[in-house]
Amino acid sequence: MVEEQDEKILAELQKDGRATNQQLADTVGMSTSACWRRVRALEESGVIEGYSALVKREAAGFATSAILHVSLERHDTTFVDEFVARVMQRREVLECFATTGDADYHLRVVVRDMDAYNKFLDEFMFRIPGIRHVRTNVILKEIKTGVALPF
Amino acid sequence: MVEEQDEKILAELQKDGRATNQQLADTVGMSTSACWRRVRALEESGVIEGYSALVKREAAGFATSAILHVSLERHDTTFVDEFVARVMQRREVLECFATTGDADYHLRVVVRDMDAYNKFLDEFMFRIPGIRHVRTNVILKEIKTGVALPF
DNA sequence: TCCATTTTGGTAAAATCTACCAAAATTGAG
DNA sequence: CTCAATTTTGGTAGATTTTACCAAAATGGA
Repeated sequence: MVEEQDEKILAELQKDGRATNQQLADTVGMSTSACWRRVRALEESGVIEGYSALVKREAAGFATSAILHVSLERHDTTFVDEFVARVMQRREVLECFATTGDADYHLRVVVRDMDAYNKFLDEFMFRIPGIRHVRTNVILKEIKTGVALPF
Repeated sequence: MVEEQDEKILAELQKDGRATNQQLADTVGMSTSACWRRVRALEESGVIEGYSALVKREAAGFATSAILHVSLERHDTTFVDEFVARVMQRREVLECFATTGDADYHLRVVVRDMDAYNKFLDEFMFRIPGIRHVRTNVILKEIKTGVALPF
């Protein structure tokens, strides 16, 4: 489905999401029209889900972030669906993964300051029904925050 | 430093990193030239670190991912710097955070399959000097993988 | 208030995007 | 292998967008 030439395109568009079609065509060794059509196909088929500006967190005023380990009391669809639905619409929750291991879920949360984080816990997280346990791991340092798949 | 109008621009460029300057100017209510200059300033000052295409992981052939909890034996700069340097150049490691809590670091790793993950552990992770403990939490489901700061 | 500085909106040339075309490459059946 | 059907390619041109410049408006410090 995704061929080698597509991977080159994807790799390049991950590195520079605003590369012009001509730059792209050059770096992957295609004509502009062929390249443009493949990009379009990747977008329409949903392989490319979108494009985003990557904004420097501290510069934008988000000083605090944490990784939360969350466990649920029970794993009925009712509880799980409710949890997922709530997490999806909270924009402070950048990431959420269901994982093996001690916790059911790993969440990454980004907020402006500790006050906002405390509020997030009290007014959102602790009010989700069926939460058994929440452990906060404050992020001391962001070593790496990548989005590019390792083609 | 980052004003309200800049936040609007950043929010929009996070949602659509390829929005044309005209679209942007419309949605934030500015003239195209003023808008364009602000975007340029945000890029040059480093508030916008770049742009990236967001690629659907499974469609691109990366079936397996995990969150690793890593602890070091000692926390001398020598060991820490070595760990950080190695992690930085491994493209399978999409994210790495130094955190409070039981583990020193949280890593998110993305690979094509379990074989590749096993190889990643054996040939990379377990060979980093000064590693005390590595716990793998396999990602069963990606509930949410966002990059947009919650302006 | 007044002057200096910054930010703004408008404009036009250069660059880019995007939809078309015919030609080339690929595929599959006989 | 051959040939026709289908897909993919490169080239082109009009429409759109980017980008550098200008004078006017807004800002803010003394």
